[in-house]
Amino acid sequence: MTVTIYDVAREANVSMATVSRVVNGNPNVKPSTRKKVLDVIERLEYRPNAVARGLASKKTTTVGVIIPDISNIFYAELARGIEDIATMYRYNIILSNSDQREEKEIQLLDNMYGKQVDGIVLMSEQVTEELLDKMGHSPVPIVLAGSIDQTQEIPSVNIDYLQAAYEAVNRLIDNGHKRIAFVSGPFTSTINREYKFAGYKRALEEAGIELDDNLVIANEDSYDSGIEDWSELSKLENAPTAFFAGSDELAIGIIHGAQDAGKKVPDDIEVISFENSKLARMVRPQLTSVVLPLYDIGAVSMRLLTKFMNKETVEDGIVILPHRIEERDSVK
Amino acid sequence: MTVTIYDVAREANVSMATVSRVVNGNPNVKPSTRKKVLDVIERLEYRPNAVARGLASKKTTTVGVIIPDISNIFYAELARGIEDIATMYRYNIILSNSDQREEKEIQLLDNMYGKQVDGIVLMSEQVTEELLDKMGHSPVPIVLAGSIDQTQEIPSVNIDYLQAAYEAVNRLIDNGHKRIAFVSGPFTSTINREYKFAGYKRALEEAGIELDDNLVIANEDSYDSGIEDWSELSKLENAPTAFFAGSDELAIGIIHGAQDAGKKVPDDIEVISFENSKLARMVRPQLTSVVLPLYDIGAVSMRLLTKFMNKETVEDGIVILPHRIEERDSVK
DNA sequence: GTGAAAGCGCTAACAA
DNA sequence: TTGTTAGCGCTTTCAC
Repeated sequence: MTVTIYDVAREANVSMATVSRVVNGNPNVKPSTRKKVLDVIERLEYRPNAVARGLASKKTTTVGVIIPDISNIFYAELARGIEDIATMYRYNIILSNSDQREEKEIQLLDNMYGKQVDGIVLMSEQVTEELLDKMGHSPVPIVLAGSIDQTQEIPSVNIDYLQAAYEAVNRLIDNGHKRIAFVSGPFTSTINREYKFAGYKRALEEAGIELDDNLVIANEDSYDSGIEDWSELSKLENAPTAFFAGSDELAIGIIHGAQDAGKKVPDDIEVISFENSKLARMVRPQLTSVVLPLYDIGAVSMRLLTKFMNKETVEDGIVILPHRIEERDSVK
Repeated sequence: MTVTIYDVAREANVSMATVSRVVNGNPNVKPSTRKKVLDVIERLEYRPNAVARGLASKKTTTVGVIIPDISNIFYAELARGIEDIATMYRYNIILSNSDQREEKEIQLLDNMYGKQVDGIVLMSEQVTEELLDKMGHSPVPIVLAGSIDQTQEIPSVNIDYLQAAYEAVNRLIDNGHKRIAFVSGPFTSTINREYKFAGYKRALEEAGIELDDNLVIANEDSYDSGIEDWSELSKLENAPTAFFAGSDELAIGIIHGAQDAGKKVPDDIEVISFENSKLARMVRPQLTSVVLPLYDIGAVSMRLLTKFMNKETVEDGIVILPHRIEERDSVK
């Protein structure tokens, strides 16, 4: 039924080894026999069996990608960066959703080890002890994309979230605000809790503004949550005049909440976001936002992984990409 | 180094065959030996090699997913549905982006055949002759998700786009509009050209409204395009008073274009969308929209594929899911 | 209920 | 430059 390397060898009057050589581009083949083999391959429509190849060579040219949720625009963008570079280096991607559950992450790692992937790109908002341990025993290289392992044991690609948050909040402080809220996604996320929040605190501290716990809300990371958070915050006796939002959805929720209550942005309140997805331009006013280069983070992660898979020596496995603030209209 | 089935067999004093049986849940194993084997498996941390298994059994428990662009929220939602059901049936997904290029789609099909996937879910806005031909010669079952093959040769999962468009436009006609624009994504997409447009035409025709070519624009499917399209349409001497948008981004672009020009929605113009992504609630006014159940389309596609992979007999390979219109505030 | 043995389709020494 | 020959780790008859 299916044509194998053996069929090609027979038809071309050469050995399997020779066919294997031409298929794999090995230069040690006389041009005339190469041509002969190539002709037979075309005639028979021979297509190498990657599974057999994987078993024999112990390399599958596929990498595993563990992602919290591919339907989340944030992660989808990361995934695209990963896939593009994977394709460039001739790898396929096995993609699985973890829903951010440690148990699922670990099970997926095992599953991927079983599938003999050559490497893994993992995204997780919370790299737990147990997950770290599992990764430490991985038979293949792993790179974290847009995810923080505070022990720095696992290679990773990120931006300097703390510094970026610091700059964002300063942008607000520079406009004279004293009552600045931090509306964040859940603090179970290491990045939210240990970096963005820390940047927020540092900025306030340096400006001599006392931290007010009432002004920080770490709820869900969603549009609805942004609306709720605004509602809650606006009821404060000493309500905030500026908002540092942890994501675009949160920022838009805040803006719509405020607008629905008759407030003007940025005249009455100012909002700075942290993400800069395509959503940032799809609101009025458009969002001033920290640019999180998700595609690049994904792409660089995959590139880094190819180096590890090639056993190249990597100078620094912890890479920090540059960030910047895109000025639009939600901040004066 | 790695522990194989042979190691387990030796340690447990049984044959490879027996280990294989317990690993695969074959009932023909005495409970006591099953336990003995299971213990050794645990002690040695044995993990079956899926590649070897695939070679021997000719089944890889992985399915290929060919998608135009995973970073597109539309397709990401579809992909999530696919992946969830795949996981439920113990399949892994190999995900590749085609960027909607026929050449890439065909190359990806070949690549996936080579990887010995057990089945394929394909998404494509335009199922060409050549692609159809390639799929016709597929060694494994293929299902189209949210994609139309007009020859109906390939199983597929969709909604009744024509009817849905028809209903959407009637929603506008019922409000008294005579000048109704159709702002669409590219007409290279079969669904846009042959179904949504046809539904639009039918509704107008039945209402005795003459089709005005100036009122249909099939540009890019993006927010910016929506803004541009509004701008162009609003300059007409006899400008439209209502808009049927092919997607949420387009609808939001139209609304923002109009609002930036001082128009009120839905007082001055009304807009109905076709998608109902999470974006639909993230504008003011929120979008009235045809509900395109993307997640379900993905899920049902994968479920259908599992049936084919199991060689179950399927009554009807062309499945049409129900749709409805979600009423919100962009239409009175 | 269990084992022996023959592949699955290919790569990679090693020889020639 | 080319061929021979072991495997890679597992499933699957077929016997017993």
